[in-house]
Amino acid sequence: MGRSPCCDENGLKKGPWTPEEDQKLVQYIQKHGHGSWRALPKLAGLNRCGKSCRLRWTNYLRPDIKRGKFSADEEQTILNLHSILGNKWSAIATHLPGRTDNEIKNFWNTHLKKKLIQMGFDPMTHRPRTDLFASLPHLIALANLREVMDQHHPWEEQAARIQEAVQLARIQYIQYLLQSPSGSAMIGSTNSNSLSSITDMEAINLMNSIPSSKEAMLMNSCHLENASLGISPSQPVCDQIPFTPLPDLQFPCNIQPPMCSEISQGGSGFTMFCQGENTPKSIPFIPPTSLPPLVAESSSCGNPGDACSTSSYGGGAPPFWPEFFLEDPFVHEIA
DNA sequence: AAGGGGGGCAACCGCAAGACC
DNA sequence: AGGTCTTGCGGTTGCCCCCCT
Repeated sequence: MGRSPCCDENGLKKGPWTPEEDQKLVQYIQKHGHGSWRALPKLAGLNRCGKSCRLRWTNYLRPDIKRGKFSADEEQTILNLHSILGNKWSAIATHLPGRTDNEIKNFWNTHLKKKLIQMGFDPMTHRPRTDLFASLPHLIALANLREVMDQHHPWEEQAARIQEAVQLARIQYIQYLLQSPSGSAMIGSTNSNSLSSITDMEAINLMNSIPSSKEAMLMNSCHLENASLGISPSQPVCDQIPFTPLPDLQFPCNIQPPMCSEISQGGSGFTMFCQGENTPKSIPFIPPTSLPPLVAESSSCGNPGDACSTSSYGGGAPPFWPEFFLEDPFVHEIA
């Protein structure tokens, strides 16, 4: 396959297009069609390379281009398609009439990607970020290490902050267990050879165990000086922890494993977004009274690469387990 | 009011693959 | 069958505008 020499000719104009150039290009294409892009510039009287003309036409001058802000529907469509197709901008653009791949790519890079990251999602896998490196900023904010270093605070308060960080890591790990294909394979597995046999109900119990821990955490830590964390005193610290996913933005779950793929926490129970369903299922709160001992095969939970099988990307790093996390009794239950 | 920095977007670059000769 | 041409695509760059200090 030979490569196009394209714009290596000297003397051809580059950079922003002038209105006169736009007019020439539009008039020529309206009259003759674009034909061969390589021949077009000369025929249209433009001192540009054909590639530049093609880009200008397809990304800006084409009459059917819809400009302006992306609607919520379009945003949701992009999210859904990106979770399936990855960075196949042209394929995504075919589902959004009037939008160009370039426009969608820019919108993704400048808005959606950041939005996902802020919400604790991996923009490549569309899954909650399970690696603690990715969550580190949150954890640091929670633990507020600067405050830990402050001798004015008693040891108990410092311990409470660390406990918050551990709690968040637990939540994210459980989300990972429930949402990743390897986790889903683990959950509900009836394979007697596998050490990792967490049933659906056990998983739900596990999730339901969090609020009580969270409440305990609230009792432990919410009396701390919220102001020092830069958090409004009217809202509990823990409620401002970015717990994902947020209910106001449904993330693509139709391509995820056939378990309940999205779980959000709210009120007295959990809301689950299941495959092929747009409406959430409410699961009543089950008191975490009889949580069975959980044993997870270490190798099976350390393969989050499988968690992004629907994407063309490699996926996140394996969960990182710091010492304080492993030493926690809760972790020993599942690890 | 002015300057610096960051964000957003248009355009470019280079690779890949199909079409054509 | 192999080389060249053309087009499409994704990643990157650079400019411009706006906001903050």
